[in-house]
Amino acid sequence: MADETTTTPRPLGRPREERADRAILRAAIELMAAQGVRDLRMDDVAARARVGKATIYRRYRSKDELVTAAVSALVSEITVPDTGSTRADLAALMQGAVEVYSGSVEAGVMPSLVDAMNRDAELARSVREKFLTGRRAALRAVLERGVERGDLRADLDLELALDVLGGPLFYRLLITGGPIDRRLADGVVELLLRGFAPESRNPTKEDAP
Amino acid sequence: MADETTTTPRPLGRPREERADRAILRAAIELMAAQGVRDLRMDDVAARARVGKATIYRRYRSKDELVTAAVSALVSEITVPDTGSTRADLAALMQGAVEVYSGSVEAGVMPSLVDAMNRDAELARSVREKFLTGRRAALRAVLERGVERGDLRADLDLELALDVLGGPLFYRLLITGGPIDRRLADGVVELLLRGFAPESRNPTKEDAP
DNA sequence: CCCTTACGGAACCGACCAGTTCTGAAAGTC
DNA sequence: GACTTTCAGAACTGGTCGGTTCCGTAAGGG
Repeated sequence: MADETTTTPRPLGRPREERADRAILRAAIELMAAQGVRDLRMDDVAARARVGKATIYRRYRSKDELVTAAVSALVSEITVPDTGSTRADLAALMQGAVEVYSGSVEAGVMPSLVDAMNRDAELARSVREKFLTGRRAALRAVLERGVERGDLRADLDLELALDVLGGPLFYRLLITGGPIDRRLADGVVELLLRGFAPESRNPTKEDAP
Repeated sequence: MADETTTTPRPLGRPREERADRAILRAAIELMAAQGVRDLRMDDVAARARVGKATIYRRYRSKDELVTAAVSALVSEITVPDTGSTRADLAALMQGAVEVYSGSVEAGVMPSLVDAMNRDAELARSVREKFLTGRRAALRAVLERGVERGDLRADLDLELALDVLGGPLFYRLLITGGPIDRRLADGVVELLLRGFAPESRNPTKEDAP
């Protein structure tokens, strides 16, 4: 502990300005949201961050590396809600997602990210980790608790349930252009609760062969 | 009518080879599916179609025009099924969608199309028209018939229902990479039928405040 | 004060690619 | 056979952009 070189590998010369660190990432994200990942130009990032291009390349070896770093900087902490009501917990998570993807940054980046993910498996992994894993884990926890509580049927397809919750939102964001609002969030939750409700007492199997 | 120049504006010189027409569109689509819309190179299209670049530019003024034409050539006729069962009709349409988007061409093109749509409103309109409108209209018809039949509640949110049917498929295709198979199609249909079933007789409103 | 590294800015290079133009030949009409 | 338009192929042009390098300067440690 007396020797700080073990914790800090002894930087030499002028230290890097962390102001530049932040400005670069911020500029990259904003430009990505505005013009897409592919049309992101390093010259533009440098100009908007008020930074020389060399300053960027001292931190990131390539444009791809910058893009990955900028995406990774878009972390949002997600906690599992626990209101006692499965409906309220699901609604809270879904409304959080609606807020994120009706905002400008994530909504703007996502379409071009979809394309970029398709030819960069590493980026795809990273994006899924940053944007999906947290919320899906939280939703999964809430769903499992709902099953234990008897609000949901025990044999529900968890993956399907997660995709039904998230799918319509991304569908509207990426394809149809439909509204991403509370009505969507609440409607999907309501549908899921009804559709995956436990067998009441009357199976109503009049549709069988 | 005696003058055929009204119907045919009298072509002069060597007529265009329609073999080239087809080869160009086919090559463009295949390359778009393989490398994405943005990485489509005109030289590659010409090479694969065994055609000179001038032959392409004689037909399409720009790369964008070629892309739009190639996408438009991906038409698939969709008819409204009528088996007498709402479940079977929905399942038929969904399985059709699964077949299309688990195939290679449409699945390969879609991710880069999402990106391209985002900055070319005209292309977006065209893509929605070609890929979405038909199937959504068919689904809407089946859903409305289901309401009339009493299989679905009368006050269901049609747009939401359509997005719940289509959303999970595109979500898996574009984001999660999850399987696009019959299980998905059937699961979504089943969920929708249960979730939008008419109020039976016992509203079970124990969740109200 | 000297060393090293970082800074913003600008100039530069090299690759890539859409789009154009030129070839010599082919395929139609009159 | 004169004329026109097409063909496949190749060469060329011009703009864009990732990445590198060099500048004069600033900011830290010894």
